[in-house]
Amino acid sequence: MDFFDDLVRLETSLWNTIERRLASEGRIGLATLQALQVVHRHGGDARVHELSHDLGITIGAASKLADRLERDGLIARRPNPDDRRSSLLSLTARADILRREAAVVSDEVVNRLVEDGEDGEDVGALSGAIRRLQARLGEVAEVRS
Amino acid sequence: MDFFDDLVRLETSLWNTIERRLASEGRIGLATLQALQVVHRHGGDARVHELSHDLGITIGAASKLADRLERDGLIARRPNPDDRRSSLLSLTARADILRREAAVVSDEVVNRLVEDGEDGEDVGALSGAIRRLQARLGEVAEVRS
DNA sequence: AAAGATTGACTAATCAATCTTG
DNA sequence: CAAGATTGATTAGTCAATCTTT
Repeated sequence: MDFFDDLVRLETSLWNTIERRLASEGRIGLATLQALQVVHRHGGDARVHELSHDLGITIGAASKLADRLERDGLIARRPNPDDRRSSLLSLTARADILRREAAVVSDEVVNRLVEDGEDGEDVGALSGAIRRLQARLGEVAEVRS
Repeated sequence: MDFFDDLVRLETSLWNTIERRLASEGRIGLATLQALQVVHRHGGDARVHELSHDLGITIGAASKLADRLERDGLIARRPNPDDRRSSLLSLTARADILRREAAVVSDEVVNRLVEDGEDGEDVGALSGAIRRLQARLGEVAEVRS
C-alpha cells in the first residue's frame, strides 16, 4: 500500500505548504478557501448538502461549517424557494474577493511545484491518472451519516 | 489549480472508503493504523517527534496522540536512554496484530482500485510521479509550532 | 538558548438524536 | 416514512505557554 501512503503524504505536505503561505500573507485558511470554492462552483445552487458532498465531510460538519461562514460574513443563507427544508448558500461580495485572492496564492504554490521542473510534462498525465482513479472509486466514496 | 483539487478529492475519497471498510470489519480506524505504522517503521527509535513529522501534525497533537495510544494499550513509552527529554515508543504485541490485520484490509481496498483496471500499469508511473513531487516539495513541508 | 515534550484553552470534526418538510 | 438540516456530547486537532534536559 505504498501508493496510498505516498498519496496521503503528498496531499498533507502540499496542504500544509499552501496553508503556511496563506497564513504568512494574512489570507483566509485553506479549509475556508475550499469551502468558498464549493459555494462558488455551484453558482446559486449550493446547499449544506453540497458542502458535505464536495468536501467529503458529514452533514453535521457541513451544517456547522455553514454556521461559521455565515457568522464570519462570508456566506449568506436564503430560503430555498423549491424546498423549504434547505437554504441556498451564496458568497458575500467580500468573500468572493478573499476567495479569488487566496486562490491566486494557492495556484502559485502548486504551479511552482508542478511546472518548470524536469517533471513539467508529467503533470498532465498525473492529473489524468488521478481523475481516472477518482472516477473508478466513483459514488462509493460518500461519507456516511 | 485543478491538480491540487483532484489530489485532495482522491485522497479524501480513498481515505473515507478505507475507513468505512475498516469500520465494517470492526478493525482499528485508519488514523490509528497510520500512527501504528509510523511506530512500526521506526523500529525501536520512534519518539513523539517522529509521529509529528511523519503524520504531518504538530508536536502537541502528536503528544496527545501518543497519550491516547498508550491509554488504549497500543503503544508503550519507555525512557530514552540517550536523551532524557524524550521517550521511545513501541507497539504492544496486540497493537502489532491489529496493525497487520488492518493493513491487509487497507491494501485490499487500494489494490482493488489500482490493479486489474485498464489503468493497471499507470500506477507505477503514478506512484513515481507522486514521490518525485514529494521530493521536490522537500523539507519545506514541515508543520510549524 | 535550543530541543523535546506536555498541558490548557480553543476550534472543528464525528455520531446520534431530533425537528421539519416532502 | 425519506430527505435535509440542526444541535449536543464527544473526540482530535491547533496554538501558546511552560517545564525539563541538552
